[in-house]
Amino acid sequence: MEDKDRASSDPAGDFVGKSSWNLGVDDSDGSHFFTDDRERNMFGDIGWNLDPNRVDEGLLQPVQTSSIETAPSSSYRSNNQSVSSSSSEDLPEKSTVSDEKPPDTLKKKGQKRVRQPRFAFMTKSEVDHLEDGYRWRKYGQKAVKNSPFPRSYYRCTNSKCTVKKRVERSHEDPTIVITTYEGQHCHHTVGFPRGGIISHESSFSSQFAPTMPQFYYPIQLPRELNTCTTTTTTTVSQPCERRHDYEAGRSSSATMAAADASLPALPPPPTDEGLLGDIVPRGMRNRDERNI
DNA sequence: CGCATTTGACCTGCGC
DNA sequence: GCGCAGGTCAAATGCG
Repeated sequence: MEDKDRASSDPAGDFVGKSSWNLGVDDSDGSHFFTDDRERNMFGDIGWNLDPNRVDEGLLQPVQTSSIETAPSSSYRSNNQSVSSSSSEDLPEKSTVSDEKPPDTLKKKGQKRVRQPRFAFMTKSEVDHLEDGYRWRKYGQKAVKNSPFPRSYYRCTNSKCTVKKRVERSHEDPTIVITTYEGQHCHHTVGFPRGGIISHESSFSSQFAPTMPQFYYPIQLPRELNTCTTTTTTTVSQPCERRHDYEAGRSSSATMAAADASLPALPPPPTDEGLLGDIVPRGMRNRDERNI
């Protein structure tokens, strides 16, 4: 649809293989990358706590926007991972048949579909569906042009929650999973039957951000990196939800760690920091923690 | 039995 | 207007 990816060029592909890291936004839907503080603050507005300083340090690196503005579909660009999002509030709505549909999906015929902000994450994982603290129901799968890997569509199982996510693999690096979230959760994460509960109201997780089980970020940012395996990453493992796909998700953590076997073992995260501690670098959390 | 997944069909938007 | 591709629906199926 709208994002048709405008692209036909599979965003996943563009995501990987570029020369710089980024915290990007899927411009294909009318959004953009974070190129200045204002834009970075957008993440803060939705619960992310991205400190520009940290960006400068290389944790997250903005992408040059010039090409993005003209190449929407390639807005997903980064070598290994990127956090991208798109705000596409002005996009059309689809016609609908059900009044229970979320506002961003289908509406009455003739009405335009309004797209919600989208945020994409690149993760290195062998499983497509990564555990993120929420429960998802798969509602579709589609083959994507220019990619041998299908794209899966998930919806939050919470009936009142309109959040959706797309999961696809990068065709350039099959080990990379691109997860695109659309919308904001109107509830907190579900508990993890096998390992605790993620429900605290940190700004990170309570607003939109998934708790991103396997989100990994570069500690050092070699600009020339073209593959994930050369990147220093922090892998995060966490308990899974109850279904088999989550089981797979759990195993992927180990896989991911294995992929980075050359890296020094990471110390176990402090238990009192919960999942957030696993996922968000301290530098990124600080501001948020202070504000809590 | 309830819930999640699969999968083909359908709908919509966009480019030509 | 037509075709293509992405996105969604919904019936069928599977699993715990």
